Order: sequence, then structure tokens, then C-alpha cells
Amino acid sequence: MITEKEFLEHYSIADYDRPSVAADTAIFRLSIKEGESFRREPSCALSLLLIKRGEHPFLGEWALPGGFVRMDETVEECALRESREETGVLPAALINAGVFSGIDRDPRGRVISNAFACIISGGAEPEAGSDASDAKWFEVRSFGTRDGVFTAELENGELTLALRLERRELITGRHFIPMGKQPLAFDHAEIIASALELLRERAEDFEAIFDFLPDEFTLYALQSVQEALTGKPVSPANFRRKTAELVEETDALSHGAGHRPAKLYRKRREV
Amino acid sequence: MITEKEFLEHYSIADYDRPSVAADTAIFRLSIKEGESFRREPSCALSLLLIKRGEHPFLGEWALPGGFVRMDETVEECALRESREETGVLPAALINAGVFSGIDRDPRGRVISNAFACIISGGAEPEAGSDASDAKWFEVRSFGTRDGVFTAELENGELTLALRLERRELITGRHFIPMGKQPLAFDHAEIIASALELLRERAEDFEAIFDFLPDEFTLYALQSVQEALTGKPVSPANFRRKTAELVEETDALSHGAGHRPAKLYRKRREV
DNA sequence: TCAAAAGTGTTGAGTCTACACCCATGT
DNA sequence: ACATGGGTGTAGACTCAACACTTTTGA
Repeated sequence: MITEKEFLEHYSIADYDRPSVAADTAIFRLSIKEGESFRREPSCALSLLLIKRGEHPFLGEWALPGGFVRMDETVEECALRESREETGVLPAALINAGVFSGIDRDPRGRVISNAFACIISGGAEPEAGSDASDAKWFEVRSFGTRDGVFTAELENGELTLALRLERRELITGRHFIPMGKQPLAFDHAEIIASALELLRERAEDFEAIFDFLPDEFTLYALQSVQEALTGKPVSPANFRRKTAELVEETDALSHGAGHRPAKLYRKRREV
Repeated sequence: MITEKEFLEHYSIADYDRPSVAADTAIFRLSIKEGESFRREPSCALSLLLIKRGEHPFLGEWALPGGFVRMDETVEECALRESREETGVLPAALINAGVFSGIDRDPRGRVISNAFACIISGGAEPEAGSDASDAKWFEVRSFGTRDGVFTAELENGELTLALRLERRELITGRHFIPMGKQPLAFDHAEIIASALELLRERAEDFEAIFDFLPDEFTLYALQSVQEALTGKPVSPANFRRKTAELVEETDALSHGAGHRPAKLYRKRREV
């Protein structure tokens, strides 16, 4: 009987065939649309960062930022790194959106991808950031599942990408199956569908919405985030009550809009 | 400019360092404990399948069933295969429990593991199945998080494995950090903690509970499953009402217990 | 006969929705 | 002045936990 030390000395993991591992990131933030009048608060919309592929495969097509996991980083670290490389800042949250391991999902060979939804905090104007590159923010116009079909529209001012996938419940969980060719590289349409649905579920439970905002925010802003993610309007009075225990007041006030100043709130630390 | 076809002809994915990919499965089922009297319905407890490692590394320690993903199967197919190899049946459900990619989690080298919670339907007596092997069902005695510390006890009649991990909320999501050496190989204590917490969350939403039962079941059985997973007792009257829209009656009745027969129900197909 | 589960009804507490209403601001 | 968001109050609908109660069975 050999010891574990001896075993490991003779074991070579490279003797076995193995896939490559990547992390793909669906990076979300809010894009702010100026209000029509000096009184009206700016409204916000969910935006997703896509890059135009500059190399094969899928040259010239739109894709999620992603890359191979290095030998000295975890999958999460890889996703954080990718996200920072593309946006310049660390995301406020990273949500695991599942593994995508279809055998032919990458023409270069067997690549297993771990998908993440990344949230960038503090809204920004469209087209800010690394606009020199081929990265562009796409506004998520309307998305959701109806009659078992998930649809979404991603638009960037010049072009609109329309997604359409069948949503199916299998024993391995929820899956999205492309209905025809999708306007995205690899299986990224499926990843986006999963990430969007995940994000909406979280938003309905008041979970991911804080991550889109700075540390201090008005309740109106928080409500706008939830409405942007869920698509459902809520009455301000009721929203205020439902979030009452999730936030705490600060002394600061938000001045300068054409209406009564609002208290700034902070996310309440769990007890 | 070369075409995609030319690019792929010269691309060799094997030129890059890459990790191995595994799937680890936390396989759950219910174990039935006979009632004390002829009248009392048998009660049930959540059980988890562990195997005693017969080879290095972690020789002799308890671990989750798992193995490397083959080049011709997806991660989910691998998990289903593992699960079937150990139990002889296909699981009723497979729930993604996250990626575990710590750099030193496997002494053989870089191994990234995708974790799954698998549910085996139709309760069974303790020690049934492939008892010749080193696989054993461990009853999950009590588990949960209190004051930021997750604890669980896994017991198999002869021995008890006590888990104790710190639960921390990071920007990359929920993580469990072992408090001292855990009585399981690799990082499997962390995987088990994640899987158990996931399962409990689902059970609270009436989600995973159907998968533990045969197609037709009594409401009492369904309630027992939920109580076993959540640890919280419910009143039968209220449980019945809350599940009313999730199930549909069948014509069959459950006879032979020392009390009034119960209608058998089926899970309602979604509309 | 009787313990146990099957099932129904009810009551009171709490929650949520919708609406009405006043407040404070900056142009 | 006034549009706009900030913020409180409240009636009616709805939900839910708890408890009481009747029914049906097999040994």
C-alpha cells in the first residue's frame, strides 16, 4: 500500500483528456435617461454590455465578455477580472447563472463555461467608459417569458438584437432552447436569458436592486431599479412600506430636483 | 484575413494550460422510519449518500460521489451518470449547487467541480441498495444556520459526522468557510452545506418536495417531506390549503393504515 | 372501542392594494 | 403658481396561523 504522498508523486493529471474552462459575464448596469422637464426625475433602464468579437470564431458577432479561467484563479476571480477589464470597476455583485457545457458550444473545442451576472453600481450615461473598444452597452428593452417563450430586445441606438428562446423545465432544471439562429455568438443568447430571468427573480424579492445604486440613495431611485428589472410598476406608498425594514435613514437629503428633497437611505446591515 | 475555417484548422486548444472538470453529486432521498404503533404513519428523514474513498487522495475518508466530466457528455449528464452508478436509478431532479474552484481543493492538481443536489424519488428503507460497496446513506439529523454558523450532523448508525462552517455573504454570493477540519474529503463539507441550504429554500417554496415522492402520494406524505427538509412543523389543515392549487386529486385511495383512507394526489401540471 | 390521520370551518391577526391626501421644493 | 416627488393615513380585500370540530378506518 502506498502513501498519499507517493500516490501524488506518480499521478499526472495531464494524462487525461480534459475540457477548457471559461467564465462568461453578463454585465449589467442602469443607463440613465434624462427626464423631459426640470422637475421629472431621470428614468433608468437596464443595460447589458456586449462586445463585438474581433477574432475567430464568430468574428464580427456580438458576444458576452468572457475568457478562459487561469490556473491561478478561481472561476469567480476570473469573472471579476473580466468584468473589471471591460468596465474599469469592480462589480457590486456577482451572481452565478449556471454552467453551460454543451459539447459543441465552441467550435475551437470542448469549452465549459460558467456564467455570471455582474452588477455595476451607480448608474452612468450611455456610452461612457471604454468606448474606444468594441464594447457597447445595449439597453434591455423588454424581456420576459410568455406562453413558454422567452423574448428580449437589446438595443444600442444603431441596432437591435432580438432574442427568442423556448423555456423548458427539465429534470436538470430550467433551460432555454434557441428558436432559430440567435443574433449572438456561441450560446450566449441562452446565458443572457438565464441571467435576465435570474435578475428579475432577485429584484422581485428586493435582493439585487441595492447593488445597482451607490451606498446612499433615495427610495424613489430604489423603486425605479425594481421597476426597471421587474417591468411592473408599484405605487410609491406601498413600495416605501415594503422596503422600510430593509433600509435605514441617513441624515443626508437629496436636494436640487424640482420638488421636495428626499431623505437618503442606506441598505440595512443584517442583524 | 483568414476565414473561420482556416482559423480553426490551425487552432489547437491543447496548447493552453487548463484545469480538469468534475461533477460532485449530493444525492438525497428520504429514509423511512417505521412508526411505533400500527396506527402511526412512518416518519421520514432526509438522507445523503456518501462513499468511503477507496483510493488516494483522502483514502478512507467520506466523500460525495463524483467524477471527471467526459469529453462527450455535459456536466449535467455527468452528474446524472454518477448518480445512477451509485443508486441504480435516475434522480427525479438535479439542482445546480454552484461551482467550487478553489485552487488547492484537490491535491492531484487543478480540478474545478460543479456541484449538484440530486433527488431520488420514492423513500426506501435504510441500507437498501448497493450496500456491498462502500456507499452508505447518512441521515441528516439537524441542520441550519444560526448566528452565522452552519451546522449539520450526518449519521449512519455507526458513526456521526459533524459539520461546522461559517456562513459568509460576499459580493460573489453565499459561501461557507470550514471552521476547523471537517470530517469529509476535499471541500465536500462546503458543497454539502450549500446543497442543504438550497434544498431547504426550495422546500419552503413547495418546490423540491414533490421530487422525493412517487407520482401519486398523500398530502400527509407531502407534508412530511416538507417538514423533514425545513425542520418546521406545519398544521395539516393549513398545509392542505396552501398546496391545494399545486396538486390534483386522483381517484385512488391509500388504504391499509390504521385510520381513514386518504386520497392520492398528483402534482398539477403547470398551466 | 379508539388512536390516528383525513378533512372542513371559523376566527382574529396581520398583510397588501388602492386611493386620498398634505408637504416641500425650485423654477 | 404648480408639477413633481416625498411622505402619511386608511378602508376593504385578502392571506395566514391557530384551533375546534367531524369523519373514517383497522386492529
